[in-house]
Amino acid sequence: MTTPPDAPLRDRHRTEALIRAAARDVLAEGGFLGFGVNAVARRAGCDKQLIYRYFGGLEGLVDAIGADLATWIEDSLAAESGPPPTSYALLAERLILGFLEAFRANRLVQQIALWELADPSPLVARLAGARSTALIRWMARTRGDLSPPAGVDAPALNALLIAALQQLALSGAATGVFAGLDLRTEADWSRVRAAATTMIRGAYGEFRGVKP
Amino acid sequence: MTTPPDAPLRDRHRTEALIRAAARDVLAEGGFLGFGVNAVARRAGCDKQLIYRYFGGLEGLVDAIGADLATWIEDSLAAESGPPPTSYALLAERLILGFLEAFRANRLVQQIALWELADPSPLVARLAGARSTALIRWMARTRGDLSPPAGVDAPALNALLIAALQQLALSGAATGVFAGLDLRTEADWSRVRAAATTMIRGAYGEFRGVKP
DNA sequence: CCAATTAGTCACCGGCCAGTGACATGTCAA
DNA sequence: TTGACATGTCACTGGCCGGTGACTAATTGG
Repeated sequence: MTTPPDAPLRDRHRTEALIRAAARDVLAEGGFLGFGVNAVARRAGCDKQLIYRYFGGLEGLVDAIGADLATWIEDSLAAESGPPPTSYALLAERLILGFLEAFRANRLVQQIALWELADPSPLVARLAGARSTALIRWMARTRGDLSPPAGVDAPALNALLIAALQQLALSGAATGVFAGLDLRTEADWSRVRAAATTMIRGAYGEFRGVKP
Repeated sequence: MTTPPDAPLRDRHRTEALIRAAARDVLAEGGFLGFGVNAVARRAGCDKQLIYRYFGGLEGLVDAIGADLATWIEDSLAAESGPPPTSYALLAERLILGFLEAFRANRLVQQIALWELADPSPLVARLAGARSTALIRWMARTRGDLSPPAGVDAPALNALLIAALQQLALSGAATGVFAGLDLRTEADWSRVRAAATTMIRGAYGEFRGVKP
């Protein structure tokens, strides 16, 4: 035999890709706790020195994840189709429920959001920025020339709904429970979707003024 | 002089109280990252050995915080008064906006919620349980004999709103920004409150069915 | 064939952490 | 007074971390 099965690769491109993939996996599976040079190197099966040589340390590695993230999200959400919505309420409904599914399915993005909440350092701020812009670009792409009804604060309403679903997804992944809902069951997720739909239609279906 | 100003107390009750207060402060100010035996002992100005002797280590200390937390929240929210609400919509409005103010003002509870999200270990699960039951008890206390309109899933709607406000409070404290909202300004918080009010009235003001 | 460069590994440093055993000192009762 | 106990402090271990210098080994260009 000429090459033992676990011989070093001696291929910088492949090794860099291995390290990036390992970093993504460690972060997605173990969270930002437990994310570090040692853990990534162990996962990638190489020496941590390579992380310093090829990425300049944790900082560069995190930036590399951020760079990958944009394309990753684009690909993951590309297959969004169907008949174009005919009203702003339907558009918001599709976007917000689509966000829920995408966010629930992507453990890595969840961990980045969590990291951002728990440790708002400039390092993770850039990573979170990549996540944010990727999602915003995706939402903007599905938008036609529909505009929200006059008199309602659509950005605030949408932010509220996105915040709610993000929080529920994070709680569901962490403890499975939030305010009496059992987010380990798909039944309660259906209740969540129905409640979100109720609110979207209630807010955008017609004008509802708020009297102080 | 007979007693130097920083002499040891030799008073177990006071020392325990000092340690508990230090633990609360460290957790509230520094987050669960940086929370540990060494940090608490430094903050309390005593040796960490006392934490092991009096509380049995981090676990017992966390339990002590949880025990304090219930009474702390009860006191902090006791002064909730005003005319009794005349409809479920108004009741929900008061409870949910009251939750927002209470949660925004209490850094310790925020950090516990965050800890629960990022590190769902059995230890912090008990602490989070104390937080959860305290808040639920508070919400139940303000309730009269009002019941939600028929045909709406009030628990899901309320959970959605609480989740939204909790997420916004956490994001506001961490980065100050969420989905285009600048949560460092009270102006945008007013928009958030208005949006929540819009949704509450839209959902509870009259029946709105969700057609599949 | 040989030297320079590149890919990869190893051993080590200092720092912070949780946890523990031994010690000093104050208090109180017999 | 003296001995037992409670209070508090110190010094240490072992482990994991991020980070770095020195090393080996394969490839490549001349």
